[in-house]
Amino acid sequence: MVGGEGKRLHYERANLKTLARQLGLSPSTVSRALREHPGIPRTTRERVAAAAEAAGYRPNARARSLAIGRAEAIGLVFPLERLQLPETNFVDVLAGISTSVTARNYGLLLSPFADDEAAMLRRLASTKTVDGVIITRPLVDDPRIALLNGLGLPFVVHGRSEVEEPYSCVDTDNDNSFERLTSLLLDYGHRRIVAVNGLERFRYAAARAASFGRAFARRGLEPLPDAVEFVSMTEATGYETALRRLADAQPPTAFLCGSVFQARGVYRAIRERGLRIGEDISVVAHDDDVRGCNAASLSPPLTATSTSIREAGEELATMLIDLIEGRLEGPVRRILPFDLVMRDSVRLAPA
Amino acid sequence: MVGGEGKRLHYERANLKTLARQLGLSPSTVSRALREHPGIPRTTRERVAAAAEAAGYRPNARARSLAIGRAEAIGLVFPLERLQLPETNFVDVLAGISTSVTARNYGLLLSPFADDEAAMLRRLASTKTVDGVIITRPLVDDPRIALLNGLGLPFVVHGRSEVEEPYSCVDTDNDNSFERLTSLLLDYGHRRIVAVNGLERFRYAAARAASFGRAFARRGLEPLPDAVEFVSMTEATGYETALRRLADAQPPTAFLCGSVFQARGVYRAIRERGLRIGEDISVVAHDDDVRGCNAASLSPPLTATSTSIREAGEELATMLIDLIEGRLEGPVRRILPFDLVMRDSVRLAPA
DNA sequence: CTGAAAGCGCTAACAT
DNA sequence: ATGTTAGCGCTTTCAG
Repeated sequence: MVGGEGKRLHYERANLKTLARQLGLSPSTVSRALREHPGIPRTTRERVAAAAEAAGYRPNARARSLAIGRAEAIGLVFPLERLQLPETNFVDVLAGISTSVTARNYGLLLSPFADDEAAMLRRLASTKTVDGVIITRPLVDDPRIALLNGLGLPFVVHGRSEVEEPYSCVDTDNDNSFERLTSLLLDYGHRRIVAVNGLERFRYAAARAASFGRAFARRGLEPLPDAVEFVSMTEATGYETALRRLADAQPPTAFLCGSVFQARGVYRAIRERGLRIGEDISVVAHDDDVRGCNAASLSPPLTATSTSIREAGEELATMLIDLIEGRLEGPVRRILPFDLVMRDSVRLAPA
Repeated sequence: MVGGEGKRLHYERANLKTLARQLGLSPSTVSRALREHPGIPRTTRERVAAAAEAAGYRPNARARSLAIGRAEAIGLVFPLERLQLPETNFVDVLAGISTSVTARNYGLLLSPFADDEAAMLRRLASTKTVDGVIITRPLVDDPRIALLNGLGLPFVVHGRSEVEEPYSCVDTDNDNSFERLTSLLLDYGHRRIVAVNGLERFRYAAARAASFGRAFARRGLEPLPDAVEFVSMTEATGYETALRRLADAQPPTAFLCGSVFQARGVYRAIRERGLRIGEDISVVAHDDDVRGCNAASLSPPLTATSTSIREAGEELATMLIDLIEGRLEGPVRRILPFDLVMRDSVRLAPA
């Protein structure tokens, strides 16, 4: 089972010392040649490169990390459940992060936690397994930011928080997108609008609720007293919420949804009540362009503000690595713009 | 922005040397106490533990790795696209792997590759960033297995291959599940059965095609000459395939699908042709119990063999870590059993 | 039971 | 242009 002629044996592992010996050079020269340091003549550099190639040599990452004081890896910290939910934009963010990390030749350490996120962050900081971390879904008042600043572990937040602490982040332009969507519905004459929003403790949901109110206020209008529903980002809650609100004495003429997941549920509820989307009830949403669940694929196609959550992921990793390598001076924040794409789910409000 | 009274400064980073100095002990004693080596009295062990706790000390993982020669991390190697596809069981496998890795206190390095998987494997082996890797979707004749054996990098395969090389793996019992499903349809009198299978180059699809034929052969029956369709695992191909086959001169009376994704498409095609699932055309499938897409959630509920792909993920990581730590002697293979769950998508064939 | 010392494989400051 | 040396922070013989 083991052995046999096909087996290549490694009598001498390719490391810097052996490689240097083969070349009749010192380890440091070889190291410098490989890293293309200035002051190494082309000839030796090429000779070294060829030998390394032939030997299949790559510097041992653990030794290199220890020597340079960096791991050349970043961590993504998240609750394990996010990988288990069918409806989440997490995987799309992850895809974006992966892309950038690969392009920059860094490692990506997945760091899921069962319940104690702070413990995970402390652990990553003290073990120095990674040079920095990405954290997600910030709360209005998020304690992780102060913690990470205190730990001295570089980090980037996907989203924003209202804390005083400095931090770098990448976020969608939530504030303006909800205001824009609300304005659109107001332009179309809608007044009884229900906003199916995310959970209030998350900053993005709080910001969206504020923008929603602002759009009304700008025109001297008042939203319904219970216009904003703070619920989770799923089809099921979109459905339940819409069904409940459609039974109101004065049912809404339009829904504004925080995600396409919710919008799907809202669509289903409207249909089930025998109403037509667009014709009878207008629907708009913010669209993260999640794989397999975007506004264009609904029927009728859903009018929505859209951003690519994948790009947010790419940007997060790029920013963090730039911060780590000192190419960027923190804190820096990047707010990704959105497009408002008109489709068929909005009509003028009934007179 | 920097500075201010809230800022905790680390005048002396907590490392083994400083911790030892504080305790009036040598680094080696502290190290041993922390690792609970025998021959350290309880009293000092507790004293050390308390001091470490207070200082928030954790051994630097890079230094420890270098010293012990292991990274205490594993890698998951996969094509980047798998994170971008809306229909994939990959995320569920990942969730399972994450669970085990976290439980075992290992790190999980995500190692997506753009096109050259062999290069990625070589790189992981030579840089020694991880102690072992998980590879997925093995081909009938998969070159990665010989490569990894040659590189001496421990690995576990999700699935099997037909190569002679030794390797450890975790797999669903594909062979028997397809045979069981085929037998079920034959019991119900179906003879014109179309198998909507995966792509032929993957071993699981080849094995399933063989099992399908075996079920017929066992009864002295012959499948349709073009009974097996080797197509990708998506709703769209399930739909196209079924639509095409339903237009045959002698259309099938039953479909056997490789995944619930495909089954969904088959359902849609049958409906579109004005036929009833179950009543007019029977459908069965293998169900990996992917988040948001399982057999029970279709309507009518789909009769299927089922296994938890998440459990496969857990098993993969556990096995790899056991192999790395020498708790397990490779090669070892674990074939996960399945349940055949009868639901409403199968009826007796028309006489 | 504890300490001193060597070494994991690399990089970088300091020679020359 | 290259070599020598020290050191990253830990574990682990080997001594005592």
